Amino acid sequence: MTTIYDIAKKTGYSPTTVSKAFNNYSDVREKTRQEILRTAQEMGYLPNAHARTLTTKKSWTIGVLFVEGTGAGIRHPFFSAVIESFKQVAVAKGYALMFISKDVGGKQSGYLENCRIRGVDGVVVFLSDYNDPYFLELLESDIPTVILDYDTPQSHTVCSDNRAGALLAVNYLASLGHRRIGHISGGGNSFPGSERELGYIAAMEELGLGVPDGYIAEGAFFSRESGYDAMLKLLELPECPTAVFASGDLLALGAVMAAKDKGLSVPSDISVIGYDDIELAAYVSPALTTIRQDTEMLGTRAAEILIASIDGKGQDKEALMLPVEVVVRESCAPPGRA
Amino acid sequence: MTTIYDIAKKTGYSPTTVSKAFNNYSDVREKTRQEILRTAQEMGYLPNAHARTLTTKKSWTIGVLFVEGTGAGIRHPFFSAVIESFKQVAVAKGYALMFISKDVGGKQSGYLENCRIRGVDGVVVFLSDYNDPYFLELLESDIPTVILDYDTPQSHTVCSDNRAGALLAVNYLASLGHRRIGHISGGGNSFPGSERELGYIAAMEELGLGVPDGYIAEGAFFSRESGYDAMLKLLELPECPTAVFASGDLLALGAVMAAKDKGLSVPSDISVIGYDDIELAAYVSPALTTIRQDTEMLGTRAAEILIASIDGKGQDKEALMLPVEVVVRESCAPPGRA
DNA sequence: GCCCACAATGAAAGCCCTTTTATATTCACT
DNA sequence: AGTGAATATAAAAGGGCTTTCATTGTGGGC
Repeated sequence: MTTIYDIAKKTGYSPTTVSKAFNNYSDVREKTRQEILRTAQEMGYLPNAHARTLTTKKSWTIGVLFVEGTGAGIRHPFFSAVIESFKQVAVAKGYALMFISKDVGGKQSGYLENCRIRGVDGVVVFLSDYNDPYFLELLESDIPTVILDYDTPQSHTVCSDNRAGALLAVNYLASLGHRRIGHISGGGNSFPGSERELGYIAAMEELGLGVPDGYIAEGAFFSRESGYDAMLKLLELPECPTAVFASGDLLALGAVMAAKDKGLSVPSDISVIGYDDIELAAYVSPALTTIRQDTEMLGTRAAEILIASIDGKGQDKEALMLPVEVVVRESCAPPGRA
Repeated sequence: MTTIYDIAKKTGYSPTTVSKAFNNYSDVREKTRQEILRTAQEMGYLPNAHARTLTTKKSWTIGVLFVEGTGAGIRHPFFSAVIESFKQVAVAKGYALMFISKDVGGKQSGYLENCRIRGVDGVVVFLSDYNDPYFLELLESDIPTVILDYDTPQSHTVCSDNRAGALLAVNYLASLGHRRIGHISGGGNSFPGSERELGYIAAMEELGLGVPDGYIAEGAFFSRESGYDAMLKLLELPECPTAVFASGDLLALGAVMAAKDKGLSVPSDISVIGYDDIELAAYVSPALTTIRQDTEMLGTRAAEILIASIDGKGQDKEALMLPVEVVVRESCAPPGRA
């Protein structure tokens, strides 16, 4: 392994000058720099990131904190898409991505501890449970963070506009002529889930439709199974909806299945709109009309915000909200003549 | 930031003893160790991974090399599932995962260079193009690697048994009564793709069916579009197949679509079997019969092999091949009476 | 000819930790 | 009391890099 000392010895300059040559200090002569750089090249020199980090206190590493309650882990489609675009920006700016876990060296310890030990410069957070005490510990710390799909003044946040998305969905259904619009919520305490539910309620009020009893059916964990069950409940209502806005695509898929099993056809008997535009959505039959989030932009902007924060620019916590759009496919139609 | 020196000062012991206390050296008295550990706790001491790495030359970091030709990046469903189980094993053994890219500090440099600079202990590799000169450079190096879905004596490898999978697929179709079985290949130069094709040919020979002219249709990049086109070609054959084994699920989905567009029904007119069992497979209609790889085992075993290699255990390159299974759903049936 | 500013280089200390080697202490046993 | 092990602790030398501060040399201005 070649070090700056080896280069110093070979060129006759001091280690100091070699180091400065690499770091573009203005006080090393251009001719000297060239000579050092050439020698380094010849000797196959590569800097040692750990040594550099030790002195500079900057690791050029961003931690990725991702935990999904259901245990699906990294497979979550939304996460994958966002982190990929995040990565591209980060890499372009010189950062590497490292997964942060609760354990380090095989023993439980917590995210913050792990971040400190590894010396990450910042963390991008993706959680389903934002009440996790280990996460809160990180949030309280001075480590720069950007959180996706959540809202808190304690950190930079990036999320898509869930309320607006719900509004869009309901208004789209209304524009097709629906008046009896039900909602399948994501269940529990997820931030996007409750925002979408709030958006649904607001939209219904705005349209003067109100929210009839039982029109909000709870689905758990955004799963297909719970969507199925929720739809069944909606269909049992005396005045059952002619259209349903599901808080997630998997929920919607479950709902479509339930409708089919009840002998109803989608969309001619009942319309279903989902949320997220997962890859599946385009392939199922009927292809799912849904709300699309701009996952690429989400990742890109999150990276930019986090890196700016690491660089110490902008003291205020930024709360970015990105617009969403309706993707019209086949699962919605005007209400039947029933 | 507390260091071992701070602890040394507070307890009155030397930094040496403090370090030894943490590293379970046998030559520090139990009582002393306890005192040091307690003080460390009180002072909120956390070790500095970079300093440790600098002296020990071990970073407890595993590089993740993942590039997909199509630009889908991390979204590839197969990758996500495998890496998640890989990560669990790695974390349990004390390693963190870090993405390796060609660029470092914003400038192009190559994977090997990046690995050296970051000092990763080993690398898990996932590529679509194994001819990438930057990858080859890494392969030639002395850094321990484990490669997924590929076969080379230069590295440990883990893949599922693609030939056996193809055999399984063809035999399953044959068991339903099919004799005219076509194949849609993955196209080009992917390792799993050509293995599956070889497996298909072997299976057909073994069954005494041979491979009629035009029965292998090339689909590019395992994409749905190319599967569609390939199916069209198969259907134009004078003696067209009654069943098709597609080298990937997306190809199969495209094939099903093409059949439908040609007025054929799947599976009553023509059967289609896919490969991979992507999440989609269960949701489309008809639900896709396919070959499933044990992605969890793939990741787990890859991690175990890589870590053993890092630990210097076992000199020989291991080439692990995992069994696959048929997942029967709805897209295959006995041939029609035609 | 002298002083000053400036350009170019280097010495040395420091970042935090591990490990080898040396020293000090204890104890068992003659 | 004296020797030889153990046992317990510490000193010191790295590991590779950055950065502050000092040093040397050069030319311009008076």
